[in-house]
Amino acid sequence: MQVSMEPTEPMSEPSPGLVSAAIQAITQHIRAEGLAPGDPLPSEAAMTRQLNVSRTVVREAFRSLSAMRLIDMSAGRRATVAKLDTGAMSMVIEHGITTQQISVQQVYDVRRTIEMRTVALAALRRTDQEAAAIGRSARLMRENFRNPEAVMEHDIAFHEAIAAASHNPVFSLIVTAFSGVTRRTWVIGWRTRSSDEAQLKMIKGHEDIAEAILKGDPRLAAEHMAQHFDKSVKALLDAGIA
Amino acid sequence: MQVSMEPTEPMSEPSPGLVSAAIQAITQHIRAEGLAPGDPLPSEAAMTRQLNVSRTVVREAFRSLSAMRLIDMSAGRRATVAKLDTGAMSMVIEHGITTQQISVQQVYDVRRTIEMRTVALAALRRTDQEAAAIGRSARLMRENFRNPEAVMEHDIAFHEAIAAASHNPVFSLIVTAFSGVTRRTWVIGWRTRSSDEAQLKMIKGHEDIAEAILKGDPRLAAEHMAQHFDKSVKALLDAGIA
DNA sequence: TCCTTAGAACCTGTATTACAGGTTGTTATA
DNA sequence: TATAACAACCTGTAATACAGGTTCTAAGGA
Repeated sequence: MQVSMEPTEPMSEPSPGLVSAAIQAITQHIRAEGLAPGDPLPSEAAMTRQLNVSRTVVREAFRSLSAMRLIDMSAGRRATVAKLDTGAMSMVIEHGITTQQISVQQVYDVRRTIEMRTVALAALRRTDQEAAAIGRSARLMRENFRNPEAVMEHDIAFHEAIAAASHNPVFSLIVTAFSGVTRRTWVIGWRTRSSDEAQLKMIKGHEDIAEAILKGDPRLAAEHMAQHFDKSVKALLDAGIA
Repeated sequence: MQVSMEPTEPMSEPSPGLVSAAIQAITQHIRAEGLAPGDPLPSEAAMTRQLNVSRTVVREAFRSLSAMRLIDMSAGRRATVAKLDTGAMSMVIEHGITTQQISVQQVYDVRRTIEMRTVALAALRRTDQEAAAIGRSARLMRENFRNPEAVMEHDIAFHEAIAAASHNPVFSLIVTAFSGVTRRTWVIGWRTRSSDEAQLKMIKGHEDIAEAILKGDPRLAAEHMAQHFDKSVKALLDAGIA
């Protein structure tokens, strides 16, 4: 099957390597066929024949796309086009953090920038259901106030819910991608708020945001969000996080 | 070598599949060893022994990380930890666009939000060298004014240079990730500016931004950037881009 | 002694074969 | 007609083989 030592396609070696070429062929197929999430892709065997490479190469290509969550794979079934997912972005951000190419503070600056916008959009566009979900997360933060782990998860859900209410999936994608970083640093900020009073004040900040969204006041919502982030960054800096 | 049908590690099968486990083991290794960009990773053979799986599995794991640009691979050499790269993010965004899960307009809204910040930061933090690079891109747009392709590339370089001058690599990462989308839609916006006058006006907008950055005026810079995006979005809408 | 060079050792890239197990559609039987 | 068994196809993982690139070392020559 690997007779051809002469390139059957003399043009356009896209990047060194058959696997890269296969990845490109697959994404190209999705584009050309106009596939939507859930639609099935060709089988590995079919791709093997079409590209005239070994199954190994095709598998590594499929697996790579699966790792980026561009496609879904499962045993016995064809691979399918995946719904938008934050998996790859999260990994890139985490990689940047763990290799110290980006700092936590830089992430918070980006979050502040983006979430000042998502909160304003949410105030303008949120459905009643979305406003309720945002309020519920804030309420659950207060109710679980003695359980930091729970507060954190509701905090993260709060911000993701706001991003969802912005009705722009790109914002959701980015905000959700940062959640992993938040999980690793959140506790630090919580601990610097040593008194019950300081911690409840932080929760109150979330309730203010939720209320502004409910009222549909984008300017007020953005203001509260900005204050929230300023305090969070200050807490991280106080704890010595660069 | 594959004797174990009983799980040697009874706990924490992270997700169904040996490959996912291998990916996690590699990223875990990077974290645990505190590896920096350029540092070498274990060879495939070493990983094969350590995880007690076949080389196939290890290879697919390495390849997946390579596809996300978290590691660099090349024949004969060990894989190394990669510098922060926009590859994976670009692919996610492009996937969202081609499968119509996100719209071009939504991307522009995100870009506007982010770049109003990067331009303000650039005005505050830019080095003289960075200010010069930004100005140069604007100038090259005007000089190549009859060659749309060239204008586009300098336009993209302009925005990436501003992001770089913000001195926050996360902003750079995101802005650069959007460049692919820009390349696919830029011409549409250019065409709606049918007259020379309208096209030169758009270039003038870039020069205004560059000047504000040079002067170190973040408010003015952000204002010009906002106007630029408002006009660009209007141009896309006039052309019927949802 | 120092530089050059040939080669060994190790590494990745790709192909091939094999088999286990999941999924799906079809057919035969109750 | 409904159900159950089966065949065909698919992916998951393993093992092996070989080609070609990289690196280090040691032998040989200046």
